[in-house]
Amino acid sequence: MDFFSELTWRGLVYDATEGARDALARESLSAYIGFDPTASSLHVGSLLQMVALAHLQRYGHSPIAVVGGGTGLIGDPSGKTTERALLTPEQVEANVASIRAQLARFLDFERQPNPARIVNNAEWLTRLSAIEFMRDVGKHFSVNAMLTKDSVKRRLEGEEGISYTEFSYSLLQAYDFLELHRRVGCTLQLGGSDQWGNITAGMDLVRRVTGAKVHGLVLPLITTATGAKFGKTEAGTIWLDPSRTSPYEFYQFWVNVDDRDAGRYLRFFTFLERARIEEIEQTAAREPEKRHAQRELAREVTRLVHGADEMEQAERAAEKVFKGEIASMSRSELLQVFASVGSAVIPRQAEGWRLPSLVVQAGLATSAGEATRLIRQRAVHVNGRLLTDEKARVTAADAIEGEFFVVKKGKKELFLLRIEG
RNA sequence: GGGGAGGUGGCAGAGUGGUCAAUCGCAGCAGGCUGUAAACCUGCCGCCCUAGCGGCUACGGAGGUUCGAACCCUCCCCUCCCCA
Repeated sequence: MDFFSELTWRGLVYDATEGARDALARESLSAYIGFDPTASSLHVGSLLQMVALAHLQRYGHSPIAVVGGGTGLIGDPSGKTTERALLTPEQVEANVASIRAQLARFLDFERQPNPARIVNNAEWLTRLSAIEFMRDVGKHFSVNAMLTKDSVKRRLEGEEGISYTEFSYSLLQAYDFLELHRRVGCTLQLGGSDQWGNITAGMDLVRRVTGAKVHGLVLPLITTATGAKFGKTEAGTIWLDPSRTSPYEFYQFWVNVDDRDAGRYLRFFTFLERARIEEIEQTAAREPEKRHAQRELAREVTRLVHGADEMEQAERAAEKVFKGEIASMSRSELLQVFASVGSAVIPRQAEGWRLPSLVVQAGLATSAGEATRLIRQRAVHVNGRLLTDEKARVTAADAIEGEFFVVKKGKKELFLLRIEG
C-alpha cells in the first residue's frame, strides 16, 4: 500500500490535485504541513495534520512541519470574519518552541533516508525585504484572482472589511511553498480543507517561478455526530499540552466520543490497520455498552500524545473512579491516580470546611451558591459518599488518611484536595 | 452632514413606571433512564448568607423626575439602516 491509498481508506483525503496520487506512488517526496502558532499549544484539532505527517514518513516520504513563526505574525484570514489581533514576536516565538516539542512526538528526526524536519518560516519570511517580496512574489499574483477567493470575498462583503495585512497573508504562505521547494525540493503541501485556497496559491507561485509542477492535498474537516465543534467539551478546548488538559481529561475526551463517531476517529487518529479497526467495530456493534471502540481510541491516541505511562495511568484512574473505589484508595494510589486528574492543596482548618466551599476550592463550581445548588441536586460526592446537606461541615477526620478529599461533581468530574501540613 | 432604529443576563430576544433578578428559546449544569453513548423526561441556571415572600449588585455610561425606574427626562458613548 502507498500513502495515498492509506489516507484514502481512512477517509482522510478531502481533495487533492491532479497527479498528486501518482507522484506519491512513484517516488519519495518532501511534503509539508503548516501549523499556526497563535496559541502556546496545539489542540486535538491539529491532530489530523500531525497524523498525516507521520503517515507520510511511514511510507517513505520526508515530512516537514512548518511552524508559522513568520505567518503567525500576520494572521490567516481564512475562516475568520473579523480582523485578528497581532501577536508580538516574543509571543509567537514562545509558542513556536512549545509546538515544536509537541510535534516531535509524532516524527522521527533520525530516520534514514527520510528524516522529518521542523522549520520555522520566520527563518525566511522575516528576512524578506518589502521590495524583494513585491518584485519576486507579488508580481506573480493577480489581485483580480485574489479578490475572488472565498476567504477574501467574505470579508469584502462583510462589514468589517479586510486589512492589507491579512489580504497579503496568502502570498506569504505561498512563498513558504516556494522557499521549501527551493531549499529541499518540497513538492507537496497538505493541510486542512480550509487551506485549499492557500495551498493552490503556493502551487501557482512555484510553477510560475520555477516551472515545476507541485501538488496539494487537503484533509477533511472533522465533524461530530451531534453537530458540535470537534475538539471542544463543556470544559473547553482539548489541548495536547498536559498542563492545559491533563492526560486523564484527554483520555476521557476520547472515551466519551459518540458511538457514531468512534469508528471514523479510529481511522483518523490511530495507526491501527484496517482489519483491526473493522474487528473493533464489529465487537463494538455487538456490545455497545462496553465501549470497545472508544476505549481503544482513547488508549491509542493518549499513548501517541502523552506516552504509554501516562496513558496507563489515565486508564487506571478511570477504572478506579468509575468503579467507585475512591474511598479505599491508599495515599500513594491517590497521588498517582490524581497526578493525571487534577489536584490542589488547601490550608488546614481546625473547624473543618463548609461543604460548598470545598466544592468551590476544587474548581467544580464558581460560587458557593452554585455549589449549594449542586449539593441539593445530589450531584456532589466526597470520598465516594453522596453528601446532600449543604450546611454540613467536613473535617480532617473525614479525609482519606487524614489528608485527602476526592470531590466529585456529577458522574465524571472530579478533583483531589490535599490538606496542607 | 441630514434622517431613522437600537444598545437587556454566554447567544438570541421579550419586557416600556410597582408583584422584574427580569417571559420564551438556544447553549450550559445537575438528576432520572442507560453504556462514562445518543435520544428523551425533570430540575437548576446574577452574587452573598442565618436560604428568607432575606440582603446586595444589575437591563450601554453619567445625572435627574418619582414613594418607586430596565421602563419617563437630560447629556454622553457605541452599533445598525436610509439619504447626501
